[in-house]
Amino acid sequence: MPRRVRPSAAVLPADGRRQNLSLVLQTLRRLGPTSRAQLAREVGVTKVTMSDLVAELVAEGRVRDVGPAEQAGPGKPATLVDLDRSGLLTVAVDLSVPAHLRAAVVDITGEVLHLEERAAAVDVESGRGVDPSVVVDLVRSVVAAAPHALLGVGIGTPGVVDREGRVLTAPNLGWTDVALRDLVHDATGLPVLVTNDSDAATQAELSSSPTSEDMVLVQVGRGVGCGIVSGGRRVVGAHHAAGEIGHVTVGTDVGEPCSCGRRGCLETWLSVPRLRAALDGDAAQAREVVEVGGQRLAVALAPLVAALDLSEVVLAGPAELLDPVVPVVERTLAERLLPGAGAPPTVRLATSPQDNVLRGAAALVLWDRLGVV
Amino acid sequence: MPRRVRPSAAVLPADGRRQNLSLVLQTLRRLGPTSRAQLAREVGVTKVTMSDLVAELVAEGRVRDVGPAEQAGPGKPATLVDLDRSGLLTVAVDLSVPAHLRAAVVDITGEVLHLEERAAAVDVESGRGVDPSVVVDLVRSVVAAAPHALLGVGIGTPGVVDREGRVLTAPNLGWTDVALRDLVHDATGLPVLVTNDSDAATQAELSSSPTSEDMVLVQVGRGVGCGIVSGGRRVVGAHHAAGEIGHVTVGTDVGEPCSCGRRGCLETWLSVPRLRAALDGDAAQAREVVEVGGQRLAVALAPLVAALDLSEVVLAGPAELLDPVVPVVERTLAERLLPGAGAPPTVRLATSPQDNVLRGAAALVLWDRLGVV
DNA sequence: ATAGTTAGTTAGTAAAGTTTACTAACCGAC
DNA sequence: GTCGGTTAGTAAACTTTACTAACTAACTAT
Repeated sequence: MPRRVRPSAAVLPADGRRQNLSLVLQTLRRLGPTSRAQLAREVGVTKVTMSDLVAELVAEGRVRDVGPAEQAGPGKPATLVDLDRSGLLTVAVDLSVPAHLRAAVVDITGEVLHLEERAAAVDVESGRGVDPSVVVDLVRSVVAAAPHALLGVGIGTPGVVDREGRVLTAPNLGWTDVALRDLVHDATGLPVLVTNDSDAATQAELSSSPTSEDMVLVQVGRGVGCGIVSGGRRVVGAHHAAGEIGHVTVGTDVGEPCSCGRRGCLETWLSVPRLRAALDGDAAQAREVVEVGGQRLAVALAPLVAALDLSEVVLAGPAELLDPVVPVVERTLAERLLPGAGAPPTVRLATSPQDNVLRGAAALVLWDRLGVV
Repeated sequence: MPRRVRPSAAVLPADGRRQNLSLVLQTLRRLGPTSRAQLAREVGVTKVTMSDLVAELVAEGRVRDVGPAEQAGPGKPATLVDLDRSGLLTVAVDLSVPAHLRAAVVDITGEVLHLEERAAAVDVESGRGVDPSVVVDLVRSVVAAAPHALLGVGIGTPGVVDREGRVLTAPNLGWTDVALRDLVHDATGLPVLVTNDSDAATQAELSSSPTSEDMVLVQVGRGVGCGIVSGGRRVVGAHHAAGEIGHVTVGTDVGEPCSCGRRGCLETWLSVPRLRAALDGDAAQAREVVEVGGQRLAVALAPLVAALDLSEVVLAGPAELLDPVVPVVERTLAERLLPGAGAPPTVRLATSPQDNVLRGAAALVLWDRLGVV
């Protein structure tokens, strides 16, 4: 089953070693404190090699001995090793809400150790966007507050981000072509990874429930975006613009006009402002808005779910607004998909929308630097 | 950028070696006859290592010395090596049309060396499907005709195929839960790979134009199926049922009844029988059918193209029928997608629908056995 | 002729993992 | 209490893989 098309680089023994070290960290993350012998069985190397790998990770301060296990059977009791949280810190940044730019020190379990916030505003009349130096200052301040050495900085930002960490367009921040990665790297000296905020949220969901190898996470806010995981990998797309479904026309009737100048875009059917306004009105009208919004979302998702054979649809956003949407999406999807082809997808809310962009940004750094998910 | 979620196996030095051998074969396929020194530069290993890798491939009969190059500069003239076509033969099988079950010996360039065909029929009344032994006999006959040892057998079949090469459901063949891989393996002793025929066609397209790293190939026949390539990888889906878009409801109006019992499925708007029937009628009606079919296809594809940020949409099937559909799909997609987000996808016919299932099935074997695309 | 350049081989080394054989530490049964 | 069986972890020797260094071969340009 083809995994790669473009010829890639040769695999040297040292590359294999790095991969195996990553595998140990991943396995520890999955199992918690574990003995060397158990790790060897899980990863598929001999006990000897595992002792060597663990020794290297201990020397790097990424893993530490946590003492003997209370043995439960015959044989010598194991001495457990575990991830050394203090050696695996990252700084994560969430720029998705300009009025609440946030940055935090996050450990490998996703726990937020230190959080700071800055307010910024986009002046629509003058066309002046958020000053990137506000972000740089915020990051610098949080980096200074970290109790130990950092692995790197992960940033989730609205807009389209290219491979070099430049934010090409981010209307919410008033940014065009901002070389965010280089700016933050120059200020901190740390490795920096910049991603779209929906993608970061998707990564967070993926990290917290790694069984979802084929899913779509729909982020509902002022607009609608999504992140897709297929075969356990985040989809990035030909122009790094995957997930931009807010302005796809939905339905074969004529819809309401959209800010983009066309009609019937997904965002005109479903968005947080629209849901919130409806809930302030009378109950019947609110139900109608939820019904129509959920239906249209499902109409857009159905071809995606069928074509990619997705098993899960996850909605992320304000839980109190999206909760009633879930059953509508579930029902409409079932109506529009062939019952035979695979199980129908489960539809649910994101496990913890709290800080999901922050946690996803941190997870990306862990992946990039350690191969850990 | 996450590439894997599930912990996978450790990478032993021998695994790296295998990968590097594959890389040599891929590079030779890309460049044609090449010197060891040049290969070393392309792959990224030293000349010494490359000489060793090539020697191993020569010993296996996969690569051969083709003599000195006519030198074009200073220095010792190179001795070129190339793929040994006679050592890289596969048997490919196309079961997509029961009346023309086909199998062929295919070399690494995709050239068909020996082709055989059998007719089979599905008796709808009695419910009896195609006897699998017809397929087994066909394969056995073609295997016997191969001039050299074979790498394996690749089979493209309609229906949903699981990881173990069982055809779970294939209405066209009247099959339910046929262990095709094991049947053919037991008859030939060769490694056997079974895939959905749309996926095989997609693989063929991918092999012949490997620049398409993010595309969808829509196969239009009696029904509609598709194969998706995202980030250079074929999408398989949670239940190995990716690409089954024929019975997705398209549009928010009510459509015509479908054989599946519901209304408005994509297949009711677009299919070869429908196009063919329309072309036999008067011109205005034919235009209408092409227009509506293309529009509905684009309506279904738009969310897919936006969400995955696809750069290419490829239509496969009878060229004379699909040619007029291309501009309709292109126009409708452009209308339904935000102009800003990435370039609009190009829409085109498959490069060579001729034998594309056969060539794709062969490519799958090459990939599986050699890591060559 | 001679210097420079490129292809390919031989010899020896470093890294990564394996097998084999060991010690340490525990359980359970007689 | 001691012996057999079992599991954890380590030590030493060996295999595989790819590397560097140094060479020969064969050609071009001056």
